[in-house]
Amino acid sequence: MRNRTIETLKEIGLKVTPQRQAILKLLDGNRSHPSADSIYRQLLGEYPRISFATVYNTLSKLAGAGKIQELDIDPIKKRFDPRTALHYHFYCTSCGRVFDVACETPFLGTLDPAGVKTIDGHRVDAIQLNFKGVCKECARKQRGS
Amino acid sequence: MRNRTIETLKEIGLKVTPQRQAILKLLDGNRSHPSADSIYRQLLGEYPRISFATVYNTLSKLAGAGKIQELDIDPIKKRFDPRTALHYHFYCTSCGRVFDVACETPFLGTLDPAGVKTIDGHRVDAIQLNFKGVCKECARKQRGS
DNA sequence: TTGGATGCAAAAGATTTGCACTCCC
DNA sequence: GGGAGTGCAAATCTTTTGCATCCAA
Repeated sequence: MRNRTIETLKEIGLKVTPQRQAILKLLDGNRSHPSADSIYRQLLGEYPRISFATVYNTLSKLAGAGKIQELDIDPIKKRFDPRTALHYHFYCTSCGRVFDVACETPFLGTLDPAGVKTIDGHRVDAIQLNFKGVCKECARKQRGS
Repeated sequence: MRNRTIETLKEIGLKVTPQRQAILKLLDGNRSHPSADSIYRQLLGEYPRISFATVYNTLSKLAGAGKIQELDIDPIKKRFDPRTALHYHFYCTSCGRVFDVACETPFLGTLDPAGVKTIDGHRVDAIQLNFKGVCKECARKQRGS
């Protein structure tokens, strides 16, 4: 495998363009759970003419193909996660950051997306377990102030 | 207790207005997980001059006081749920409806918001377990077409 | 009386769409 | 060459805000 981004795009039948490669490269290993806007702004440095539409369109297709995950956790915008393996998220209502939640946490063991096919007769395609609260850094700052 | 809506408003220190009572009355026992817009439109019949701002403001205060739950499950808008007891949700990506998920489902037993205080050192205020997919009715329609 | 609540309208954000031009296959 | 992809701008949709007026306490 020469270039993973090219492989990924070809796998899901998308044309390989510099913009799409840049989006995938930016997402690869990215643990910040960026929004489309944040991805767009980060790419502006390298691609001053890239458009919002391209970013949205690409993210949407990647998510549709299961190559990235679209998170419903931030109440004001979609967040994206390149990590597709089993894990969950914590959203800080103070700073807006999204953190991965360690899967070793006891009660998560019994919850496996791969094992749930239907629930109450409805076909399940995705499961999201979201925790919301105040992250430790924000909590420390608030105590200090 | 004469009127539950009045009690609820007084409990959280809000003035009792006809609009707020109407919002609470509409939510009481409502299992449709309505959006703010849908609540607003339903109230227009009874209160032709009610404003969006009033609906949003009231929903936000009720959610902040823990009297209703704000759901992050519909990717395009917030949904509200008057049911605050332990339960989870299924979102149909085809019709957009949100269904309650029966708590008896095996793997949910070990997951109790009341029992989780922190995770990875972050303070947890709320937990949402969301299932996404295609509901049985939409699945039937799609098979038939 | 008076501070909170309401209605209205405009603003702010996030996301989508239409379309002409571009360039990957 | 043809059709998918891109950039741009406008449109759409949801949510928030400012402010004058109103009304519950």
